[in-house]
Amino acid sequence: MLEERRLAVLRAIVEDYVSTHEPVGSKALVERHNLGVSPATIRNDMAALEEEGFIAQPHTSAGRVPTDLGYRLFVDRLSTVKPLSPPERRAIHRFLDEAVDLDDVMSRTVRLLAQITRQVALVQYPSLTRSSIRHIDLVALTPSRLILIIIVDTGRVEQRVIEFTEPVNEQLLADVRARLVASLSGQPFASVPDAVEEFDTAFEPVDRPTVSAIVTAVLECARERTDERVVLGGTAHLARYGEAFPIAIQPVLEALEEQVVLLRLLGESTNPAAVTVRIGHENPFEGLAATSVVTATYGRGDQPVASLGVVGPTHMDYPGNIAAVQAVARYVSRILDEQ
Amino acid sequence: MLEERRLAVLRAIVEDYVSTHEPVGSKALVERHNLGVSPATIRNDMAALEEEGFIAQPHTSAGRVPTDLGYRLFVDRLSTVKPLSPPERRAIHRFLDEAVDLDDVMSRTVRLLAQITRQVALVQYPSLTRSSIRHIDLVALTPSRLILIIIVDTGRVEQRVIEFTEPVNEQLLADVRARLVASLSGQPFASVPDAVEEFDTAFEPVDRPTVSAIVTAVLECARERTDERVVLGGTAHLARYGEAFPIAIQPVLEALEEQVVLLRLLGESTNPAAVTVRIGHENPFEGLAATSVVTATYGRGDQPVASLGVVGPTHMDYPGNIAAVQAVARYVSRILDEQ
DNA sequence: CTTGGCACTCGTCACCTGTGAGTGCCAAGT
DNA sequence: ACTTGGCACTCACAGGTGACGAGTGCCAAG
Repeated sequence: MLEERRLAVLRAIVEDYVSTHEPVGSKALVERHNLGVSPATIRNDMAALEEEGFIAQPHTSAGRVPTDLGYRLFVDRLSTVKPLSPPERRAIHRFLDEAVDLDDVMSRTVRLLAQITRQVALVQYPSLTRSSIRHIDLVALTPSRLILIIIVDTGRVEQRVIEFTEPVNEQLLADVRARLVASLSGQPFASVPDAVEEFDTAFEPVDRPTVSAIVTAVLECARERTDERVVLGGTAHLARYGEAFPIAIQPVLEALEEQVVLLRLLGESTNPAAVTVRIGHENPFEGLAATSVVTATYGRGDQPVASLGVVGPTHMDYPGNIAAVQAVARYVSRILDEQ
Repeated sequence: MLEERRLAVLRAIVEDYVSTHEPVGSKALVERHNLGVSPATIRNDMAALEEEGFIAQPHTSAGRVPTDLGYRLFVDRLSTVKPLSPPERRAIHRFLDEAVDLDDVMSRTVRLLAQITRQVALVQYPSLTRSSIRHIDLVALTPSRLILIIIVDTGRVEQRVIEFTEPVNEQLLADVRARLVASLSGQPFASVPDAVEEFDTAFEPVDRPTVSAIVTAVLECARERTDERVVLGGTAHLARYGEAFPIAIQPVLEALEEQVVLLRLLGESTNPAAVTVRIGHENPFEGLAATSVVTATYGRGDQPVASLGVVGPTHMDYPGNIAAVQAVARYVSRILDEQ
């Protein structure tokens, strides 16, 4: 009973603060939400909540503001799902269905997510580690310069240039190509190292240096590039907070320019299906201490292949953003399934 | 003589304003640059310059600030080239030489340019219209789902998924592939439409719908995607201007999110080799009215293939940025030449 | 054409003050 | 045992004032 009202107060504080961006006081709280008690009572509850670390006051005698811990409690126990409106769902449908290829899906997704959440959106390309090779190709750009192309079942295409000091024999090239296709098509990326082991023993000793250079390139593709690509959109939303809101945007923009940061943010969505929310200081980066990150995985069938999500100020609309991220992740999964 | 001093005054104003970001007054001007005259004289010159529209005062009794027109004059006639320091040149070298493929060159270039100019950097992928096809490939993802891959002489790889309602005959696929390679390899992109005209007449009537679907995809690649890709970096520098400098960053970020805008900014570098500077309102976009854009083309040999540049506040260091953009464009050209 | 002098403008800053939102605490009420 | 009204207290903020000073335009003399 007592405990319950306190939680209601916390919820009310979070909701008010999110919508007004101003510290919320006891009186205003009673007026706006019809809690059936007086401001004085609320004040007692607030004191208790502050004691426990869920809210704080920016300065003596201002209203209260939720702390990271407060948002955490709100997200975990107090927020109710806020389903998307039918028009929003339809917009998602319509917009994503028009995509013609994977690049298009990714760029449409990021724009869509940024638009409906009005936050910065992140979308990771399907991870190679969780994919299989569909086809592999080797093309000569010049006699001594090859380009290696790997097509993955998600539709992603990887490429890498391989340079030689001497021209490469065309017949050899065709041979290597054929053997690569034979031994790698359909293989999951994870088993590439095993599949190409001893690969060069099938060739004449003179050709082995060339062959192993190619194999090395394949391995590097499989190793280095694994999750490399993330697309970003909606950064303009960061500047929306008129002049110096709790959020300084420069460190955020800096953090978002680092692929490593983006990958880490997206990579830690542990449980598939569920949405992961990282609030304020829970983020592993200094520059993102005033932001929250909402992510979800998408995939083919039950297999998660990558993540997407949004980044915004800690005082974001969690229910709305969670719903949006989840919905978009589901639609993207569906599109991948169709392929 | 008279005219000459006025220009010197304008140059001094631009230089001071760029370095301090504060309106510059007659007294300070005389102190910092050793013009051999008194403040009063300078004031007369300033009045004249203001009359002609090269400078303006933010409010009565504050110093003067250059107008867009003033910067224009400065760039066209008053600025001296500021060559990069040898360490900077070496850094460019070292950094770009490590690139392994085109994607890598592009992303390294944008990071490099952003870092040395401390501005937002833009780099356009080699334009397809100005390139030739090196190789073309057609791979079945599933029996009814093909992926078309076009490799361009600059190392750029384009892809597009083609979907059929019915499975496609493998033999036919191989046939189409061979003919595409035969008729398109080495062709400049511009001549693709001619080269594929009547392409389907060589096939059995039953196969023609399939064949023309593929041809359509090739054409679409050639048409739509022509210049599509631009990479962007260093947006964090926009936020560097501590709180509300003449520049509101939201419209700028919004503009920079539009591919159309980026392409237009980069696409209008008319004369190759030279650097193009667009100042403030000279930009064709509302949101960029407080920014200047410095661009240059890069290419293979004498053939320009695309552009790169930086975007920053109008009070940028023009000589420095021009030198940097030009140097980077040259190095990128050189790298493309080597390939 | 240049220069020193001078009156004038006006933004900035420091300081002050009143106001009001918001708090914590306490004693009385249920 | 919780709730409530009352009350004193704190403190950010807005508005007003005045000193200051940077900078200007104009003018008469050099």
